[in-house]
Amino acid sequence: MGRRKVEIKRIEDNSSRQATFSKRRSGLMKKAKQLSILCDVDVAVLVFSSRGRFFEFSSTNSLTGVIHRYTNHMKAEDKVSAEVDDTEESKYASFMTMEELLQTVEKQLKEPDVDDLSITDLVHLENQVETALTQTRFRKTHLLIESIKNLREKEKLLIEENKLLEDEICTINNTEENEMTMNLNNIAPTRMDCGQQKEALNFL
Amino acid sequence: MGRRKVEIKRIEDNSSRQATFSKRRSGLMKKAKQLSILCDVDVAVLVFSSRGRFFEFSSTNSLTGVIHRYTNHMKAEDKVSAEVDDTEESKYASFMTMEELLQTVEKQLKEPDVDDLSITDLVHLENQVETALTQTRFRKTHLLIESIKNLREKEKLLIEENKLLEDEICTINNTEENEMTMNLNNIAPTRMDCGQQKEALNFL
DNA sequence: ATGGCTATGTATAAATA
DNA sequence: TTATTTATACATAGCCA
Repeated sequence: MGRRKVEIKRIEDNSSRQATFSKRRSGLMKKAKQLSILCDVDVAVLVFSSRGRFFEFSSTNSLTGVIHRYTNHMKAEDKVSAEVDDTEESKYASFMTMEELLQTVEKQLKEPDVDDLSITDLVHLENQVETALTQTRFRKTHLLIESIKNLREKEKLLIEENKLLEDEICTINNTEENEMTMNLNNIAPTRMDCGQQKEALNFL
Repeated sequence: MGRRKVEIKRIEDNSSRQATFSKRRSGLMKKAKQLSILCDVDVAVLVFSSRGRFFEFSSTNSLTGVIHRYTNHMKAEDKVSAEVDDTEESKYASFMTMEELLQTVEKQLKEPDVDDLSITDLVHLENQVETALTQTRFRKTHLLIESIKNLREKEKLLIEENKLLEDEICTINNTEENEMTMNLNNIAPTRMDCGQQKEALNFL
């Protein structure tokens, strides 16, 4: 598209590669923008130069939004293949996909005719397994954090309960001392007084 | 670029919009591929049609890889602005190894003479990063589980403490009833008896 | 690195099959 | 729908500031 035709292969001359990069990059972005406007679709273009510089076009405001749509799209596609036998009502339903995945992996590893496994298939399988792994990790962390929340709640209730009981004992002791001048100290010889008790619970 | 000039705005006629979409989309993909080959850079193009169909081009095998690079790029940029006041000696010390790894990764990506990165080097780097990730996950899980253990321990202590306090109250009440035939029921009118109290704590 | 400047190769709008 | 054709608009290679 210029003074002469260029073969599509890596431009070895450093500066003209850089010049071409600059021009064609902006051309690509322009085309992407036109496509998104003319056809009313969302388009994103990501370019990473060899020196780590990054260029982007996105028809929506945030590229992360586009990327979320991408990941959701992939998830949805994965689900389609798992939807066939997904009639179980139990809490393990979400792990059926993983079960299937593991079976697939095992089968592929044990299959004698390994040659008919295309690289594309394996990349796809890898992505599926990775997604399942991520979901499992997420679930694990969620359960652990929920457990901690529950325990903290219990702790709070127990501490309140404890305080009430202590107060009650104090009340009883005071009432006894004030209303009937009797020596009842040996009834509960192992108990500390209320102040000491509070201090002893501070480490919790 | 055709029989006549087109204004860049949404094509209202449905079928010609569809036709244009098909043609320009493939054109965009072609340009992206040419750019990636001619200039030796990574390019990704994502297109979402209005009816939810999805089209992509990626110069690398996996688009997810490109997206990971994107998110890492963003993260790295975020860190640069946050690195200013990061003179703390504290709890972040254990992440230095990981920090170093990330720097290595970034440096390798930004290095102008990319050609001297052998596949072996990259495999090694991948393994290092993966190890760091595994260690981080392990540490996270460990801390969460330790936290749960501590909370369980506290819970146990609190329950014992509670039981002791209840027993004491029972003892006081019994002693009062047995040793001095006085009616002291109205001293602690809100308390349940010991059996009921135990039941009330069962849900913990 | 950009920003013109042509000459020329490509992409593509419209029509047609 | 999708493919082919053809005329035209656009993008851009090589060159110069």
